[in-house]
Amino acid sequence: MAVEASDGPVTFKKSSASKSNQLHSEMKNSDSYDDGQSNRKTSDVPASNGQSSSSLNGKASAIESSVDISKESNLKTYTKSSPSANSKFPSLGNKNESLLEKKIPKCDDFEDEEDNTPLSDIRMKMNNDNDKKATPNALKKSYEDSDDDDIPLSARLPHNTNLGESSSNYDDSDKQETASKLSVKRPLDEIGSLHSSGKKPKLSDPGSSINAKQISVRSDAKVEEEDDDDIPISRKKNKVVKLMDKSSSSKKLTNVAKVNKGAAPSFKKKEKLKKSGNESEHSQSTKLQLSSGDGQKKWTTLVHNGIIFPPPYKPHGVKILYKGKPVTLTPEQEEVATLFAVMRDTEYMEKEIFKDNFWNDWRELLGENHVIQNLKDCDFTPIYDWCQIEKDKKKQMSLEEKKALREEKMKQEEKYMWAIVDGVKEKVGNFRAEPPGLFRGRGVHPKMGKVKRRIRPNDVVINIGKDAPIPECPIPGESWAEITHDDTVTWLAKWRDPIKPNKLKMVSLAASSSWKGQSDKEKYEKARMLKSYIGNIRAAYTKGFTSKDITKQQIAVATYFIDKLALRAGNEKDDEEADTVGCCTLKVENVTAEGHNKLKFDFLGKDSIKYENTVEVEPPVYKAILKFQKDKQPGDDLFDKLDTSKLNAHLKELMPNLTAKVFRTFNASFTLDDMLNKETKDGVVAEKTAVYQHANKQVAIICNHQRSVSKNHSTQISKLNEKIDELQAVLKELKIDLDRARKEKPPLKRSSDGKNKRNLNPEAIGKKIAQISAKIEKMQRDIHTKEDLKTVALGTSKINYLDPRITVSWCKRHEVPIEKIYTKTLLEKFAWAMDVDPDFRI
DNA sequence: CTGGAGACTTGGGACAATGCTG
DNA sequence: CAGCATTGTCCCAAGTCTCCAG
Repeated sequence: MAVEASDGPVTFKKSSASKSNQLHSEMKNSDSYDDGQSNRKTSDVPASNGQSSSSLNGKASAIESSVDISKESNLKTYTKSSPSANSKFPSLGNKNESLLEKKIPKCDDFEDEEDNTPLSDIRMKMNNDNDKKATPNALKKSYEDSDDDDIPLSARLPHNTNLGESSSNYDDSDKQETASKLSVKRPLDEIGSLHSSGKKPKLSDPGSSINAKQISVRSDAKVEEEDDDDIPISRKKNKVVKLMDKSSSSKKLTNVAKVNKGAAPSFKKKEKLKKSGNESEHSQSTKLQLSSGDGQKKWTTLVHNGIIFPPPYKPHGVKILYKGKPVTLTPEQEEVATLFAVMRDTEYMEKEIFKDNFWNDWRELLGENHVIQNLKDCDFTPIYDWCQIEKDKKKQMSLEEKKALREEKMKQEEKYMWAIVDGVKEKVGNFRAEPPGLFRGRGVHPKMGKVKRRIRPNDVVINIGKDAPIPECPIPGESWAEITHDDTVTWLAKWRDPIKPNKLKMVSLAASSSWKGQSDKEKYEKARMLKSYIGNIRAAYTKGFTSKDITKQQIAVATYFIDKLALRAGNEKDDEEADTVGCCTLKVENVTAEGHNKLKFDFLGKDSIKYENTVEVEPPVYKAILKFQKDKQPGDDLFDKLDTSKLNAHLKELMPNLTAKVFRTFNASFTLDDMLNKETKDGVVAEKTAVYQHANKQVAIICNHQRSVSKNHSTQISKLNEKIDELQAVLKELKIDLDRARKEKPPLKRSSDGKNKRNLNPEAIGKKIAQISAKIEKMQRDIHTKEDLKTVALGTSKINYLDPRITVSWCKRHEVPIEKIYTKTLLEKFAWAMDVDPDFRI
């Protein structure tokens, strides 16, 4: 059911020459684009993090105020920052700067442009399962540059899955209606409070008496030297808050948090700040720098406690049977046997490679002359049963016991959970060494079943500040492999993966940390930047489709696929891994020409997830593919002149720092932004979140984020259906009662049990009917979405691809509490995005 | 220019916590 | 208020991309 390709996706109106300037202004426009809403800005939207602008004192406040100053004087900040912006990244620095100017011209801008946009270009082509509702009126293109350029092609070309899409035309009407709404304050505020109060309890960190000292020293220094310029604000903010927590001001902070939670009095202040200063977001993104550039210093002081190891193996003494006879094993042998035993009812047991690999490794442990000579004659049932019993025991434990156990664990781990980076306490991501296990690769993995041996301190390299105390090795008598003080990297510890010795496992900070937040933000800024380059990029590759130079031609087609289908780059892989492909590694047989310019893609991508999609492509692309396939055998590379480094090198010529993966981010975030703005209607929160979910789903489909259907999916569906039937019967009866009640007759006896019902008045019955109808409707919706989403995983895109600022600003505009969209951890992860301006657009 | 090492992001599924309902 | 479904987190595998030596 491939959909016809949106006609000439690449109709470029603008000469590609004048490029970047233009692009910039376009981008600016897009920022403020939200017609007629500018006044909104003045009114509301607190600086989100209840933290940032609230009570301040002491040193912390000094830092904070420097932040605020930059907020207030946008212009100053901008001029200051743009020249200093990383030269590799020319436009990012000032991208937002003209917010003030921009506002005005923009309307005309796009009105002009819309005229010369061919409708055919605008048309969004996705056939839709069920919601064709999008209103196709005002065929107005809402984006600054009316060329289709900004529409990710993938948005126009759906997968041929049953999950269609909606909306036909670019339609401004939604925007207008949204414009009338004022943004919400409450939810954001809650976040703020959530944060400040959330972190507080943990501060009593044990393992850092030294640390405390360092922190305060550091914070003093900060106040004086910190020149705002080399530290992203997002990060600074964190600092402020956290430092405050530590200091005496923490009490005050908590109070504020509390207040915030209630009504929202603390807003007053923020609003004022906003008014005079305006858009903290902008000053913030002005600061953006590419700190990820390597070889660069990432920290000055780094303190942490290393990592924790799983407890040593406790032998259980249960014997396996070999040819029916019990065999005694050494603890080491038994441990591995147990790892195998517990896999009994997984599908791995049917895989020969798995068993072979396991046997090879286990046999080595058993030794040449062991009684056990093959796996076939081994019966692991006794161990399996023993494990089941242990599991049950655990389950049976009382609540208190479980709690005690958990607390015990917490106590042991607490000190590993935190690191102090440049005086700021940050959560550590994975501070636990991976326990031994059997390697479970995905897909057909040549190494599945191999024994992943235990990691010991001796495998682990610790990276830590020069002046920081070296973490004590948690296993007595052993020691770390090495201590380094490398301030150009962000990992705290690393070791070699025993399964793939040339792969490293690294311990770094959690997703909520400022390091991660910072690079996350950079990632999205890059995607935004692509928005203004995409027109030229598309023009360039369209030209390349017919290039005589075969390498150039392949680059063009590959880029087209990456843009249009959001394919991954596709690095080379060796034979020791599952056989999967990405764009550059597509094999001849992965793409089939089906006539009428339709190409069928069928391959295993990352994690051996199947990608199946049939799309209509540009005729020259179709021809090119036929040409690339000519004289090749299945198994040969489709793009034989290409690899990811060549591709990325080429992309970098088109836009600074552009790489293949940016297209996925761009596609995803753009689609979200676009759909949210087109489809959000007035209504209750649940309806709006459904719109969000729908957009989220489209993105997941574009990115091919799948999940396996839960095993009881069908049971659950039929259960719901049953319930609906029941309710419908009740409804029917109620309607009869209503009729009778109106005629002042008593209700009939209840059909189910024949008992009398209460004699209710018509209003009451009417109310009941409404209630039940609503319930039925809800259940029907539930069934629908469940069915709809049974194979689609929404989480991945939410976590990795959707610019949280789009989400947050949408929530603000539509009074949707952010908690409806983000879980607690995601709120933490996206803390850097919470004070975005409600007008933010990608 | 190439291949491998290293650093960091993205991915699905297992499992634990939480929520809901009879 | 137990028992189960749902949701949220953790785990660790599998990608991308950069850098550097030869």
